[in-house]
Amino acid sequence: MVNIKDVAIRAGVSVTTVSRVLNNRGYIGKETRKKVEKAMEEINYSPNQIARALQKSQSYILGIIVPDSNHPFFSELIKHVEITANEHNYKVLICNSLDQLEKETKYISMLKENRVDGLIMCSHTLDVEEYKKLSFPVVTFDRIIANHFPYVAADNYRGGEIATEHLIESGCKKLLHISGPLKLDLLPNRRTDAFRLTCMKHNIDHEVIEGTQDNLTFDYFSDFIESEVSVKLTDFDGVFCSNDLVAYALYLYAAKNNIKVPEQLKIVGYDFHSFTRMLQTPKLTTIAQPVSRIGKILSTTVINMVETKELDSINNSVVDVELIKGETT
Amino acid sequence: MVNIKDVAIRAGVSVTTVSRVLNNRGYIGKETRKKVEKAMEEINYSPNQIARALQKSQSYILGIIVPDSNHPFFSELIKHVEITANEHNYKVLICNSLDQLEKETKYISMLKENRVDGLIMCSHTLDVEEYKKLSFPVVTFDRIIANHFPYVAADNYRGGEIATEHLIESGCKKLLHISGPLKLDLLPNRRTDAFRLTCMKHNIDHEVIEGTQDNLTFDYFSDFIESEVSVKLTDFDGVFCSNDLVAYALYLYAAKNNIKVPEQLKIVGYDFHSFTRMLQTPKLTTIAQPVSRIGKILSTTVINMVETKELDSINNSVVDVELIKGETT
DNA sequence: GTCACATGTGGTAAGGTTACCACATTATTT
DNA sequence: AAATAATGTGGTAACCTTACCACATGTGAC
Repeated sequence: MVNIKDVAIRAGVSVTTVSRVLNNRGYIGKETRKKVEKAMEEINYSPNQIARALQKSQSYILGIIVPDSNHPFFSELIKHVEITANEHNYKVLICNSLDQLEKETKYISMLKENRVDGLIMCSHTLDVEEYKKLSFPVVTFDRIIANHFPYVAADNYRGGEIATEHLIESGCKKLLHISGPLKLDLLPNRRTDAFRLTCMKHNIDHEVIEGTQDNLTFDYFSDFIESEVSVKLTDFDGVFCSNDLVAYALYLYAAKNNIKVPEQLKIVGYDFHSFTRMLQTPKLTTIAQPVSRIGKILSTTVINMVETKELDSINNSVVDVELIKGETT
Repeated sequence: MVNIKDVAIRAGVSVTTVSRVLNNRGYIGKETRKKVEKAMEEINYSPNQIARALQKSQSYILGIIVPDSNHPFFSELIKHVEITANEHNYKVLICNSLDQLEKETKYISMLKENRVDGLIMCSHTLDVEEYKKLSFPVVTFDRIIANHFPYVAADNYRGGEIATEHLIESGCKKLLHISGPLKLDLLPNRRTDAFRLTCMKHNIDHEVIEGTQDNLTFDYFSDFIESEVSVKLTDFDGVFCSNDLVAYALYLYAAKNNIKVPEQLKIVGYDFHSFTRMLQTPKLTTIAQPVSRIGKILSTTVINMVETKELDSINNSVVDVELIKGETT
């Protein structure tokens, strides 16, 4: 592979001069610049970013850890993170933690060894302490790790509130909420808080079933509905689901068992990701998280921290959610 | 950031010795090893892969360029590529070309500058010549670039054949095929070849509508059906679509316009990616491309080329497709 | 004519790691 | 006892780039 020295020799100048042409820094004679550019062209020179990264202690690489890059929400998030990063000349390394603590740990040390400039954390199995040692900025999605780790999230409380109020306004009397796992203190738990409080405020009977584990696949949710939810279902006339896949699985279960939606049972989902947007039967009533905005903000936040060299920041972002009225309420 | 020298000083040995411990190479005394490991632990040392990459001229990074990482097919492909790469200690940089030639070009030079070890090419707007200059192995999905660039593909001809035969066996007399763009010589065009030949073999009237541009979003396909396909639709009783999103859009159009599927119109899709697998109404009849196998093979093929230092290879892989009988035929 | 400053160019250390050679000590073979 | 091999450790160039200092020439001001 040709290097800057080869260019220098060919152009009859020093490596310093070539470097100056490359980086457009300092004074360069017009003729010299031309000679150098011609030489670069002729020998098909391509600057070595690895050497640059070593020299500058900056890789222009971001890591993103997600539970499952094929999940429609994360898939879309990743796309927008990547596009925004690319606009700022950053690259993105994707990591699938598959919700395994061990994998998450391994990925983090891999990213550390590769001296990524920053990390976007969307998988939350690890203990908080693990992040504190990191020497690069970390931005999380939907989780508060500590005061100085900024997070980006859609307004989870408001989402839960809107969803619950919508069910109540639609005439539901006994509400069920199928939540995500509540062990860790994740921001989506606010949806559950909002569900409880809103029900109490309106004096509505309610219950919460906790999703034991976030496997995040449709098949898993389908089984979950069958095994954990179905027995209780007859008691309720409205269900607020933690995500659209659960809502869809629930809808299908209802359809199969002759429970009429929305007449007998109203269903509200959460996410409105690409799967839900494409899905036409039924059009789910759901809470839209503006995933493209979230992705964009995740990228710009972490890049901003990289460029200002601030490891800490309290620049949290909470974006608005929106009720999408479909046919299931 | 601490480096190998700091470890050496702390452990009271030379950097060479530390390097030997790190890489488990050569002779090391038992006591020395312990001292070094203890020192590494104490100062929280993390080897700098950037320096290693520079030294060894190997980055252990693969690039993957796709049209749209949020498309359900590519999203799933990427996941499996990443998981397999990770098993072999490689990392994956994702690039969304958005089917823009300019972006594809820019990504390629970015990957070149970052000295990726190999490239998995799933976006095909560029001219063949562009790839030939690259100094790292390239593996493509669904495209023959040149003899020495290996490709991985599902058996497109067979897929087209199965789909068409299935429609004929189901009693269709006039068949339509909505293809992808046929300009470039891509392997999916074999589906169209198969469609034509199979129809001719069975003496079946048929027609092909070429998808002008691969925007790959559901909304685009929906509009496309409305504007390009709808007028002709009454002439046909069976449609073979180039992908499931088109098939789904077509199904919805038919449903909306009181064309009964499958009684009046039979529809076969292509891909059986995660969207289609989750979709329950309708269960599409489609051709399954084993995307997890494809992803795995893409990764292992390119990694194998990296490790054997062979830039050329004729190790093409064609994997079997399968008819998934749904409710649309 | 001298000084200050702008312009243009070059040499080299440093960034963190490993490959390679060199050397010292101990163990084994003949 | 001498020769050879195995074991253990250290010094340093190289990978490619940029930052930094040094130097040379030209220009305008006083």
